[in-house]
Amino acid sequence: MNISERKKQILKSIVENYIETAEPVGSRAISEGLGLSSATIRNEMAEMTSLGLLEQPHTSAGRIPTSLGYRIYVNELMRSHMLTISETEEINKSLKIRMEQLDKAISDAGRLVSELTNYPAYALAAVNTPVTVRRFDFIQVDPRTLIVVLMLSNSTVKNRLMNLTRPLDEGFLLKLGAVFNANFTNCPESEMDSTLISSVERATGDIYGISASIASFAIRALSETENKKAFVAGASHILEHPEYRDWEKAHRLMNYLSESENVFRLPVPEDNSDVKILIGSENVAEELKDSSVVVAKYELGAGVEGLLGVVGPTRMDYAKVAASLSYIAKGMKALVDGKENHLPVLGNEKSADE
Amino acid sequence: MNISERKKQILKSIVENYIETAEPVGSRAISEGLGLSSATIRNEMAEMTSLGLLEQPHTSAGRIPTSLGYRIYVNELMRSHMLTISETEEINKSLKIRMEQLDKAISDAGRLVSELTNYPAYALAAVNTPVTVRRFDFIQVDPRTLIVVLMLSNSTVKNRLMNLTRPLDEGFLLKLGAVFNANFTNCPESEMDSTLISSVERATGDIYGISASIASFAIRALSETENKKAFVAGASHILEHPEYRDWEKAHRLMNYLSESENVFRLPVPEDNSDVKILIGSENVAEELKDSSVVVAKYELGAGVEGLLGVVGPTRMDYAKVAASLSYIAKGMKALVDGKENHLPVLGNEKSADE
DNA sequence: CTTAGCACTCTCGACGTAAGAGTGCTAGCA
DNA sequence: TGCTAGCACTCTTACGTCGAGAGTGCTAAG
Repeated sequence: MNISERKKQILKSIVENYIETAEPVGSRAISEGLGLSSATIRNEMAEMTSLGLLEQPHTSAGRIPTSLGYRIYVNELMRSHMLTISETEEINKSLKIRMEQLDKAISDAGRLVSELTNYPAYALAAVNTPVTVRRFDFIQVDPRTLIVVLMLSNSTVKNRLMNLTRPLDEGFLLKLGAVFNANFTNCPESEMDSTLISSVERATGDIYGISASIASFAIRALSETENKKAFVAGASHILEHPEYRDWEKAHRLMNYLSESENVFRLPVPEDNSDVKILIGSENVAEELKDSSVVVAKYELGAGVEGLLGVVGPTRMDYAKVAASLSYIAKGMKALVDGKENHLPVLGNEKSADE
Repeated sequence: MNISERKKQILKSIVENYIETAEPVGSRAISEGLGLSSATIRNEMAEMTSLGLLEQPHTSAGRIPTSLGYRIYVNELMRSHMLTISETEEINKSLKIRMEQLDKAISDAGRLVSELTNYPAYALAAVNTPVTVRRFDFIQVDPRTLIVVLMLSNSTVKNRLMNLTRPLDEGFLLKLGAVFNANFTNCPESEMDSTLISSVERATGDIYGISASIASFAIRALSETENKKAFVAGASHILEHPEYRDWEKAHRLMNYLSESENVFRLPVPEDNSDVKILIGSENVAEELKDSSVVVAKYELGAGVEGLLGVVGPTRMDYAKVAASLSYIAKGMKALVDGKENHLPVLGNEKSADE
């Protein structure tokens, strides 16, 4: 979109004023800041309205940005936000999560984002390489109790306690280990079918009826690991924003976010970009047409990558939200690399301002 | 509270009518149902208002029950609700959860309750016996990688992958196992202090610097297991109820529920009772003074017990909510006992009606 | 003790009005 | 030609009035 520099400055003032006050902004409100008379600004506003960058709730109200208006602001005018020292300190402190429990780490990251931005946040993780069992181990606790330990190809370990109906013979345990390690390791979930299982059952001469349980445990462990996980935090924050004071709007959005299938369908940043921003009508889901989504990608090594996002009104503090998300997403990566004391510091590298 | 049988019937009609319509109920509305003229009912209503069982939003409106009015309804008048066949089937189906992951089972139960009742639900679990490590095992994956497997006294198993800076000597692993099993088993978290750890470090002659990691892993595993867990599901349901159409009320309650410390402080049923109901002002927390809480206790064996509760407006369908909670709480117990096809069927055992 | 009747009170929605905000347009000025 | 002061116009919002409707409390009669 090619518009004059002056129009851009006016648009910028309108967007920032509107983000702050949540009220349609009139020509007078920004005339001083720009050193132009309100009449001049009115003329420009009228043109921008017909260009589709601004709209009026009604004839005698000020202007508010359209999705397109926000889009231009985000692409060309937004000055990248600088997190305060105390904010980065808070993030750094919170990020020192115990990473053993992947789920918890991810949901905590979501919570952190939500608290920081005061918008509902979501976090999701997916494993993008097929996972296999790398190794089976069996620990005999007592004659009728067995612990099955699986080491998976992504370096996670799963275990399960199993009870037997009759005392276990030691030789059987060795055979069980040999057969499972020979047949099931490096075998993706999809190939673990019933014929494989029954052939293993024969090979071990299983009189305890336990091979099938072990196999199904392995299958479940793999599918659990490969399954996507979604967490939503701070959904109630949307009630703080005037655009959701209407309970039906709030309810619709909260309902949408409480279904994890919907969360999985939220947008994904392009590979080359840091943060993706979808504004209002740019969203495909009907329920999000008057909300915006800001999302960042993070990696956790071991083939795990995921998204960290924020949902809020189109009148969102995009600069701050994008900065926070980007910082936290990078921080998660750094955490895994063990450099938790060297978190990146976001600067003005993306400034489009003078 | 000693009031005439007729007053009770009137109170019952008022409560049930109000639960259904959410509008103050006038004398005319219930006169036919009881075979009394509206004037008579008005007289009774006036007395019950001065007794504190009813109140009027304003002079010319109908009556609504006070907390005390609901209390009498719940204690003496409520007819225990019969779940429909399809409801019990839905519950039974949903309850066949994979119980391996305690957390998931509990949060799923909360979700189920919320879906069934259309109120926000919470689920929490606590281990009420001290947990210890019953057994340490070490699996060597490769010279520099080790899996530590802990079997805890409550029959859960925890594991952790550890990387070493130098290749592992086999004899060391055996010694490690011997020392840990001798010193740390049956030892509650509180006694695993630094002096014990350093004495173990000496005993193993640990040149890998790994004893401390194992010990701290064990400590964390115990504290994680003993820690209470809280889940809240379906918080957005409150927006469906007219008493929370005011966004500030809704926000206050949702905020309250999003803090897990608050959830832990919610009421606990007495030992002899099935379900505990706290109505409006009976709640201690300021944020719940105009809401009600219904809570049931469940047990999961292995010393795990927890609460399953519902939060909603005082105008709540107590009968149905109590029935659902009680059914599900019993169902969870039955599940663990392996009787998943013999879930209890709730009847009218608590009817106080004719 | 119950109930029909009635006057009274209070809420709620409709309506009209005035104030205020912001616009678009016109005309004058650099 | 571009900027701006001024003004008439439009639309929202708040406010007050008014009448309808709902429900009550009281009284008096059965």
